[in-house]
Amino acid sequence: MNDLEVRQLRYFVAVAEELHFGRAAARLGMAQPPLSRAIRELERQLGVTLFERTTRQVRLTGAGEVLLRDAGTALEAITAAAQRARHAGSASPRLRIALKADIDGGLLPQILDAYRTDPAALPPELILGGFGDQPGALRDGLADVALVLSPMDDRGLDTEPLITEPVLVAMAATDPLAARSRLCLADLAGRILPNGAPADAGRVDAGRAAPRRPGEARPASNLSEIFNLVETGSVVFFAPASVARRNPRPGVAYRPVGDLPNCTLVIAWPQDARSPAVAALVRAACAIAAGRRAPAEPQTRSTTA
Amino acid sequence: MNDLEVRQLRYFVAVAEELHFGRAAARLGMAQPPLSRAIRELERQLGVTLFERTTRQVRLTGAGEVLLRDAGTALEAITAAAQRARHAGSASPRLRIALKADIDGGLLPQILDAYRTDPAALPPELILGGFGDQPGALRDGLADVALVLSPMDDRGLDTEPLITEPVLVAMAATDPLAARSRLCLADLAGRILPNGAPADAGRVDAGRAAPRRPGEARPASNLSEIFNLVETGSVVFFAPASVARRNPRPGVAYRPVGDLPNCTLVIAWPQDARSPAVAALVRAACAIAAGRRAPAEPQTRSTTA
DNA sequence: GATCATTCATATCCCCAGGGTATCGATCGC
DNA sequence: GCGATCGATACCCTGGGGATATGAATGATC
Repeated sequence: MNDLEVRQLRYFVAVAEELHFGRAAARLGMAQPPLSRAIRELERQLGVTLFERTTRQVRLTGAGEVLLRDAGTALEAITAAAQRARHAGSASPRLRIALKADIDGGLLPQILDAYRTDPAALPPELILGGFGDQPGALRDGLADVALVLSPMDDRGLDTEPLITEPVLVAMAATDPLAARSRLCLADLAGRILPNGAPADAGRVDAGRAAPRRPGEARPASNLSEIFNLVETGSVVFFAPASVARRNPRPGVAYRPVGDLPNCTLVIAWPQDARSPAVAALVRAACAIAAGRRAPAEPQTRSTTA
Repeated sequence: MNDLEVRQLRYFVAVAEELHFGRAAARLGMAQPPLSRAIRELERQLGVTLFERTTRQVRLTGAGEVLLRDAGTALEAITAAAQRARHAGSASPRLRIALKADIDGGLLPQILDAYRTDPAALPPELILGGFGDQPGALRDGLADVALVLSPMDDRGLDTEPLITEPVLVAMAATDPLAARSRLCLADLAGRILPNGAPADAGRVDAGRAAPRRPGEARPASNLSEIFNLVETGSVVFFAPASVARRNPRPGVAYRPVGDLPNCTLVIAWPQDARSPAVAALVRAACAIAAGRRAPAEPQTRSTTA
């Protein structure tokens, strides 16, 4: 009946991910016996067995899988509470905007200009994370609002679409496929993306990033690195049309991919955000994007956040 | 840097709500000094002052207000994780459907019939909560899916609309206003709702329920009680048209209210639900509702959850 | 199939975090 | 100015969470 403790959830997540008490204990910086005891106590409190264990192997039960999913979001909520409180108490609160460099479709300067005219605006602070996990940063309270490409993992977030564009594939100009003017996903079988995933998987990687195994090469984390790899033919790369337009490079060819869905640049924020500064930025972004979509008749309808 | 503990958050919430260390300590079943110390330690960990305290009064700082909001959702996430794991591990998992009695517009039997034909269906279990907080039950893991009237507090939930209907006001047949065939909200000034709120506030109570002060009368918790009160002229009551249709009573008059927005019956579930049984019920509900909206051409398009 | 290595569980000890009691000190009402 | 109220400080003490040592069971190897 007594409720769970954060410590118990962290222990559980470690064991559930490692499926090995010894390794999980090492990862937690503690000895194995207290970890075993803690998991047993957790199971007793819940009245549920979370792991099927023999002396040789550990497996998650159904209840364990459920808890693993929910424990993650609960831990995110806790760290987010701490981060947001820290930030709110700091002397100079800012509006922390997370985005990958160069995916803003060139809208960011105008959005910021419009945003700064809003009386509710706080000074903006850009958090540029290369292959960083912007939705995760929102959920963990490290950022207040983000510009990301949809589809993405939007659990706990509210979003507003800004602009939709086709996705092009960037490949070496010398690539045999570059001779063709139009491709489909199957043509890319065998090519790999900068993050090591196969290129023909249909962008299923849009959700949670797979955990990187230690020893693997660090994936390229910015466009310069990526274009270097692309030019050498090592990888191919999916880029929204605006990114392609803003990065013409002699050694790189962009080609449309027939059966790849369009991607949408969205502005996202935590669902329970009540900050007027976030609302101001969302308003500004929607207004600018609407103007971009229909430049003849600039729209001014404000979108409530 | 060490992360927060559930205990600290509970302590903080208690003090933040009571704004009084002594009362908060009593509510937590502990003495006041360790509570003071725990809050100080929390502030030290966050590097932020959460309360402005003099010896005579305690006030929340801005950071404290932020934390109060986020702490609530974090605690909900923790208890939800525990509840869902408990339920998933129980011998006979069921699909727990939360709703207020009689607000289903008469759709529930058909929905359940359709649902039961789905191979992914688990045995349904109805959780009927009178004035209960269905969205809260979803967030706390006490139910898997709910039928509720929108607008409501949908943080962390996904919803799908089922049917939209006008809202009528139920009043005593002897009420002078019952002589008129059409009313507007302002006409109801001075009347009160079964939960004690003023009737002309425009249903702003749709969000989080206000905490009930001890000593106040318990609000009526089911339709029978409510209609009794309505018949005596003690209260008025807002009812969707389908509820009115299914509850004709001699002593009660239903009248349309001009400036009251329609209400929508929605099916809601936790945003990160992955249960096939939830998806099956959502599909069934959407199909039945679509058929109800256009009975001439029964729709079978399945709605993915 | 006997032996060994691996891995989770049990037994036992120990320390400190978190809670209790007593008291102080500051502020407000009268 | 005096007492009452309420948060802060000082100090003690207990129990839970952690470590170490060891047991027990299973799978691999020859």
